[in-house]
Amino acid sequence: MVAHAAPVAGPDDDSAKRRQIIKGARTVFLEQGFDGASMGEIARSAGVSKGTLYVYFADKNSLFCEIMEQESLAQGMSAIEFAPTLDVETSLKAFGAAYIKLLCDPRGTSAIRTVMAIAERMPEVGRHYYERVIANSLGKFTRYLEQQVQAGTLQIEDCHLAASQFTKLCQATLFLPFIFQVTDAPSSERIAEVVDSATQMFLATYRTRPHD
Amino acid sequence: MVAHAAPVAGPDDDSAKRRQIIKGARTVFLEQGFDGASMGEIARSAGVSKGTLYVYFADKNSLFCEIMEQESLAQGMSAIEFAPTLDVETSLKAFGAAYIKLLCDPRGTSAIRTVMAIAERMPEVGRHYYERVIANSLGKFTRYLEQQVQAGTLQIEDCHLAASQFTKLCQATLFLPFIFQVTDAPSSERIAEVVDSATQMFLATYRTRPHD
Amino acid sequence: MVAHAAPVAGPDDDSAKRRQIIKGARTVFLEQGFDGASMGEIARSAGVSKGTLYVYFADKNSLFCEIMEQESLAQGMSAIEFAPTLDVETSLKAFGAAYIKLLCDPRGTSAIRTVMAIAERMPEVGRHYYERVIANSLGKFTRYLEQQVQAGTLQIEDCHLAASQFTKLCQATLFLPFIFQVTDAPSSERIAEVVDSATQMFLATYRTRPHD
Amino acid sequence: MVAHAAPVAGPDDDSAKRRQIIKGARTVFLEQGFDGASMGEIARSAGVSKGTLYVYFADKNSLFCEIMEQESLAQGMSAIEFAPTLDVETSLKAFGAAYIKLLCDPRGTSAIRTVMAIAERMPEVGRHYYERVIANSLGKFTRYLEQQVQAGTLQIEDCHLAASQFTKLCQATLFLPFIFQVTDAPSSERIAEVVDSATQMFLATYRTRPHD
DNA sequence: CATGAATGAGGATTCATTCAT
DNA sequence: CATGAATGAATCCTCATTCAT
Repeated sequence: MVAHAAPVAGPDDDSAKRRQIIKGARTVFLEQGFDGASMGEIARSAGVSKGTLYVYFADKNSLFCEIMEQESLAQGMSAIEFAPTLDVETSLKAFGAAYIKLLCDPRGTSAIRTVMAIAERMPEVGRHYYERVIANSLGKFTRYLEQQVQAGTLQIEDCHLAASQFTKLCQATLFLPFIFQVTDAPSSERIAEVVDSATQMFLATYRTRPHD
Repeated sequence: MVAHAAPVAGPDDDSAKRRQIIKGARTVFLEQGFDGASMGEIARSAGVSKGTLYVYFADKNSLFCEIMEQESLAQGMSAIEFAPTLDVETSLKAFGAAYIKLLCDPRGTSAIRTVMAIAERMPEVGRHYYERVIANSLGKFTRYLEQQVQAGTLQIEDCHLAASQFTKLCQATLFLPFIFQVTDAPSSERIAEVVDSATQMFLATYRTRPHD
Repeated sequence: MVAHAAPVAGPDDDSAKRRQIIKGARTVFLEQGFDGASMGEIARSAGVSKGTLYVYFADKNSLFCEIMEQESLAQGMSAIEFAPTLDVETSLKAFGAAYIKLLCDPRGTSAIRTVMAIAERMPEVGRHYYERVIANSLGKFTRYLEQQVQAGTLQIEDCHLAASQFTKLCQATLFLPFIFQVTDAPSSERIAEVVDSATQMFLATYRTRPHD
Repeated sequence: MVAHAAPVAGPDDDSAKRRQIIKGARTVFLEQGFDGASMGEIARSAGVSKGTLYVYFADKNSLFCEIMEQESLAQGMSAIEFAPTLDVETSLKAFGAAYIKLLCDPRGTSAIRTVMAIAERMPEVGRHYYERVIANSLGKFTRYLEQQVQAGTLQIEDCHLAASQFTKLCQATLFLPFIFQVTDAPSSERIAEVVDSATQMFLATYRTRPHD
């Protein structure tokens, strides 16, 4: 039944057709949301027939989940690294800027919006996304803060809270206007300003005081 | 649209029927999202016939937009008042807690999710919501901060940024897990903790120092 | 909500539209079978839109079951009466002829076929039909035989079996060729011949012998 | 249809592949009916690819017809033999029991239901089945009766009718409840009872009387 | 103005069939 | 010849919208 170590052309997890479908579906889903996207339009966008969609994915839900999974990986979030040799302030600023750049990337934002939208009806999708993307990057940052606490650079009781606070501070005036389509993605300069302010606030609270 | 100069309560902007429809539609839209809500269910929820819906609203979109408009008013956000006589710390804590309570209101998934969901396909709805609800409450808070700056209690360069920072700090670990369905709405205790921490951070940065 | 003792026009159990749909559906279902019939064709045959079908019936299944219910009543089976004053032989012949006429009516036969076809996948439909049509008419005949036994005219141990045997004998060479589309419905003469033979066989076995 | 005078076993009427397909298709068709069976499932059941199905059969209809043709042969009906040396009563009972067993075979809903189901839409299938299976086995039985008439054992005018009557009598209370899914397949004991009764009736009518 | 029956376009999904390999 | 990926027509069903009453 198995043909001479087949050259992988069928509905495998990584065939070209499958990738092609995912690409098309990604476009449509992120543009129109789950309900707004029709399988017909996805098929057209992917350049395959409607039937082919169902050769590779059981149904619309499965296809959507797959996209969102990939999205979470695609999100460079987890790629943000902390150089332990740099001083804290520089590290924070670098992280903050990178973080906001990712968050306000018009490509990724659609995903956030789409996931938020569907989270009520498909809670697993919401949870998955949160855990893979948000909790993951937050965890990395939390561990960095813990190292700094151990090193005596920072004085923090709840590092998870502190990490969360910093990322929130960096969003400040940037994220909501962007996600609600009021403004375009913020410029690097604007990001730098807000992140600087966030860093100051953060350090004003958590930097170890000389004789505290 | 109004026929024969009808003397009775017609499809005016404020007839009882209209309010009744809006109430029913609000429930359904916030519970199910835009696509999940059907005009039939809205009619049932409002206790009117499907046809009547179209007497008062041109189509589903219009009805939805109207709800979202009203949402800005309905949202108690703008109702949050700042008592100028209270000390800053108490005011901040009260505002922060009220703000998070509204944001993480478990009833109807909170309007914010519904709006975010549709913002891609109906950008004006997103914009409107941002401006009416978010910008509005933020503006109020900003003006309060400006008053405090003038009063010498706080030392802030960019009050809009500071206002934004505070609201973000209050969200910290609370909002995202909630909106992504990872946790239930936060308890009052948890809110108090996070808001306390936010207030400390805020004041550590912006409180006027004795000899600064 | 109730309008002045409404003149019954809506999706009631007996509106004209509903009857219209049933009529159209009946035609298509009996002609094409359950799977062969499409809701589109039923709508066309009934002269209504596809959507209207779903105003009156939850789904294809419900519509089909309704038809089959009606079919069982439509079947005059239960209308066959036994005149207790007539002699047994005449009664048997009359009943037998009427029974075969009904069984080999091109209109009713489609129903039998359609029900048999679907009985595997929708056993309730099969059961219902059997009980309403077959068991019902058989029961009536069984009771007639029991009366004759009590009257001393017939000598039967198992009247239900005997009743069944007689109806089967009447079918003899008539029913199967007809239901398998090999021949048209049998003529009255042919029916009379077969029913006569059946009656003779039946009486040869079950008629009370003078000194038995 | 045959390419390049293929030397190997091609789509002949009797290649192993062909038989394999028919076996798989038979299972699925008899289990699910014509419309319920999908070519995909048939391919799976036969252990071949969907494409191969079309190498051996023009389309679903052809495959189905072929199965039904074969069914006539597969059906052991024609295998029922009459031992001329046995006495009539024993022969009738043996034949009757075998006949009912075939008719009420619980495996695969019995072919008869499947054929009846499709007879409206595919009359030739119905006709074929009747002629090959029913008429055939009935013909054999008819000829047996004719032999007995010639031998003086039985006294029958219309042997075809008599044959038909006997098979019908044997069905009595057994067949319809089974085919309409009201009861399971009858037990051997129940079959024996009904067949005994049928035999008695048959002989009461057709056995040669000493001085008639 | 209020109704709700009727509509028909559109959605997700299935499946017989084809065809390049 | 055998395969199974690809197709697209067809299916059931939903729902926003209209309109006669």
